[in-house]
Amino acid sequence: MQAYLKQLNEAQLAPVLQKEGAMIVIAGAGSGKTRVLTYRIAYLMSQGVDPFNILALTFTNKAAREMKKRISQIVGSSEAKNLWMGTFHSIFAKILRFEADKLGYPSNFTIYDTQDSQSVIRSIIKEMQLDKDIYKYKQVYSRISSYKNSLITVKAYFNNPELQEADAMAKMPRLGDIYQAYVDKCFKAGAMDFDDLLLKTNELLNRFPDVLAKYQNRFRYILVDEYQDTNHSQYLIVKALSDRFQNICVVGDDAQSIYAFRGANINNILNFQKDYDDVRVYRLEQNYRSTKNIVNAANSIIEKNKQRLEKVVWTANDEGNKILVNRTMTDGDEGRFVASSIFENAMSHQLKYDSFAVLYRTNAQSRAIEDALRKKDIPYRIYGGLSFYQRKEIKDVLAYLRLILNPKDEEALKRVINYPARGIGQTTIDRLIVAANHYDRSMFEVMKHIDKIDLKINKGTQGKLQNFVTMIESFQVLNQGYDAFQIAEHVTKKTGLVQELKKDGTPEGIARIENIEELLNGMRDFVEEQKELADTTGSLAEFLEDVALATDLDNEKGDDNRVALMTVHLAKGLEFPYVYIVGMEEDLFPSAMSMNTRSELEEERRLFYVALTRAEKQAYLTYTQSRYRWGKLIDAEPSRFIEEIEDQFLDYLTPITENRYKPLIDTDIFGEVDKSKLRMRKPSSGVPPKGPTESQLRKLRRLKPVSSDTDKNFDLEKANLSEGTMVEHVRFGQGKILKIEGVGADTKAEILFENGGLKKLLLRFAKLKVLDS
DNA sequence: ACTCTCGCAGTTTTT
DNA sequence: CTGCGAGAGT
Repeated sequence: MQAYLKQLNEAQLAPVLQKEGAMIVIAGAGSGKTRVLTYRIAYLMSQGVDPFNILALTFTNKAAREMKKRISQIVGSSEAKNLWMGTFHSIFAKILRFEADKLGYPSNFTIYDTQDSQSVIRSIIKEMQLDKDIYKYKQVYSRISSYKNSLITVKAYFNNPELQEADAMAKMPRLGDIYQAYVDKCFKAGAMDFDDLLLKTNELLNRFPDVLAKYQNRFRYILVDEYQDTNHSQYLIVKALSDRFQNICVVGDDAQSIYAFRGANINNILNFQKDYDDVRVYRLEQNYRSTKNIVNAANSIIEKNKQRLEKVVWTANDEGNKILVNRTMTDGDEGRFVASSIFENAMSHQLKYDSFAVLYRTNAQSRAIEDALRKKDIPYRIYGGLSFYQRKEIKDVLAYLRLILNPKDEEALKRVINYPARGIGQTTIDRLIVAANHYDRSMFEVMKHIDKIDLKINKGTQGKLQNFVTMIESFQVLNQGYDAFQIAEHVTKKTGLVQELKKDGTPEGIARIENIEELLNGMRDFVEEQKELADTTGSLAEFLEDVALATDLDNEKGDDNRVALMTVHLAKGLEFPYVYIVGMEEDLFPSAMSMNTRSELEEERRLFYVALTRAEKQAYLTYTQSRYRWGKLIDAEPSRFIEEIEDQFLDYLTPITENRYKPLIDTDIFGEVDKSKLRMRKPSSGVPPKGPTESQLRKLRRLKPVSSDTDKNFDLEKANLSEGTMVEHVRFGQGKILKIEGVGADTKAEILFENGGLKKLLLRFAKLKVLDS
């Protein structure tokens, strides 16, 4: 038996050794699923499977790269090199380039990122003279995106009255027309958006049986990581490709499905067993990552979700410390708390800064944390947010580079045709667009023949257009013989981009120049790297493909010793000894946008589960009472997720404050009700007040509450409460009733709790369990 | 025809 | 607070 197999436990070994057939591995957080995937591939190869016949689809390119590296160590790099391993998007982009002509696309098609796509939609809405307050381009984009991910083409859309009606109800009756125009524009520009990479792959496999057969034959063994995050489009691709040999292994954790908002369909994993004959189900339930406290706390959260596969995650690790909860006054204080806490932990435990991560729900939250870390001279690195490649100056350079490969790329053209300013104004551009539509040619082609068509563009401007065309064409010639770095260097000089920024002279301008230099350095490294590999050359085309599908995580530099700041989404699959989850507040985490339906809230809860299970040794939850949002100080209340964790796993660093989800009225030392605690949900959220949440109901049931709701009548006899009774409270723990006063709805009890001190509680709100002992 | 300034609207998460 | 789009000035 191969030595590496000894590193697996029994549960992990089983799916590795099953060579053929369909199987699903349900892998709890931290249970070593990457290891299973890696070793399974290595094992397949040791059994004589040609790596050329293996397709492994991962969630990030980084995951693919690391897995590949690990496999290289086991089977040797010359073998591992032939593996097809990468994200859905990058693998199928490669295949689409190869088969592009069948779909009428050039093989050098551009990949539009979200910004490009939204910009196209914005101009369509403008051209169609629709009200931009009703047709919000972001909304339109996300609708179109979700259609594409469900394989609803324009044609299918117009054949489906229900969809049209739904859009009409949303006051967007022209949505289908926008969809049509968008698809046309992308096609004419020789561009595919992210969703097209999957949609067009489906089209390719559906329309051309010989192509399908070819790839079915090639990919005899298919493995899919993070299967819970696949959307319908991806599901169909996997289904089609695996149909012939049915050697399919999917790995995932329904509890970590956090991408429904971009079309991920949790049913893919829930229903996998119905999709193939004879599916073997494996479960990885032992967590190797975290302490007992963290694992059990996470379990206590996720069990509040209804929709899930049965699975019990456990660990043999140490008990560990409790999760620490901290409250502050403002988000600035929160940042300072996190910074000092990291500093203290690093000092007292002799830890490097890369042992720490700060996780948040939204990118905007990073700022306060950054400020605090910087003040304390703690090194950090931000992942995600405005990624490097999305910065204006970088996008400008990339736009020139894109134009070289694909001059039809209208978004790129519009971006740089007059930047740096060369006297080509909006009016001219508008005329070009009209002409391009009229002759059914690209803008660039129209410009090329500007002297032969009468567009009422004056001679001077015509000359400027021709100069621009000549410049791009000269770059294209260059592209025949030089690598990506050399071309980019030439382009930044020749176009005057850098000069323009130098003229600017402001600190921002200088920072931008530095960014462009960083881009060039990056390109040089890229070219060097690619040249070492046999089948790549470091061409411009390769570089742009890499950039278009890169994730921020992919650019991580080696072993630098810094605190990691990122969104919870980005943290999936990673682990850190110390994890700070900040902004644990209602309307933030869970997000205000996600509280409308049960399934949205369940996704937020899974997201929290993901966040918590990143921690190996110690987790912190922090929240603040007020937070800056849109430049204004907004009141905040602690997240319901904090109280959903069973109390035995938590330690409070600050006294507990109550929120509206715990309908409990606190009194001050004089017995007065604190009015601020009675505050209703802010009307601005637009959501009507709700009854108790599901979690509260569960908690209520568990505690056999004396008063099941907040109705007006409180019956002291029925509740079996009297002075001297020992009771247990959800939050405060055990205590003794010292005094009861008032009648009916106003009945109050003064209770001395073991930890929580003396509290005066309104009994019709307080959930008390009578302890018989 | 280009450039600057003002006003407004927007914050969920990403390949 | 930021970034984008629209309007007026040169």
